[in-house]
Amino acid sequence: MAPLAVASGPRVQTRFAQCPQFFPGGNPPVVPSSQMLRELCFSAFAVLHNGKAKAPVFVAQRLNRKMLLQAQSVARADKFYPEARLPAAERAELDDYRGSGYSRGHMAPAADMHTPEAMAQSFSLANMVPQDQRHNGGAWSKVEDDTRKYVMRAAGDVFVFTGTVYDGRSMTIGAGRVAVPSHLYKVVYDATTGRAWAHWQANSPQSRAGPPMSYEEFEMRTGLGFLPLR
DNA sequence: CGGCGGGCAATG
DNA sequence: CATTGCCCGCCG
Repeated sequence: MAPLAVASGPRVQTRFAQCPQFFPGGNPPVVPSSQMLRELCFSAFAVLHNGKAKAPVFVAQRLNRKMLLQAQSVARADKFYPEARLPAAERAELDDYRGSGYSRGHMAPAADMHTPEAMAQSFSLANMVPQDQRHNGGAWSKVEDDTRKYVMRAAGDVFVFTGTVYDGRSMTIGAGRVAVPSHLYKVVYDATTGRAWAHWQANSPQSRAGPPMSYEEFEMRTGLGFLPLR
């Protein structure tokens, strides 16, 4: 079943004044309001972080063919680290994931990173969620790969938003109680053609690759406004 | 089948 | 702490 819709209720306009380049037209999204939201800019992506979940709400990227060609020569870093810019009470620690049975799942994938600095930063736990291991290496990996393949054939910039959905059962891992999302999504927006779609998968070993949903349906389900109204 | 991309854990 | 080897799923 579809998670609880959160399209109604108070909203907040995000800013991302230090890294507008990750958003279409330089305009970051309107999101459902929440406690402990913090904006983090990295060299190749931006994170809206939820300090209660200790995980991202979404991670935004701007990609193109040139960047992904460059990324092919950047070695995977594999050095996970807690995000020091976040207050200790709001951030995940390595020990929260260790032995949890869940993998540290990238939102902005390591394989997208086009510089060594971006690669290293992608291993911040601010870019991670507790993810089912089979989902991460299976159906979700295919979503990431399909998105890279699309970008490689696109004429120009493609904006990608990857994030979390919680169904209210509030599963957590570790002493820090890092929230386990029930679903993950990835919105893809081709700024050249104006087309947009969304992948939507349960964070579970049974997830299988399927056709993406329309961006309109994604907005209705989540209340997240990533794209300019059309 | 090998290679790649998503990870993990044991070893010094 | 870094290095190394390993597992899994998917694709060509």
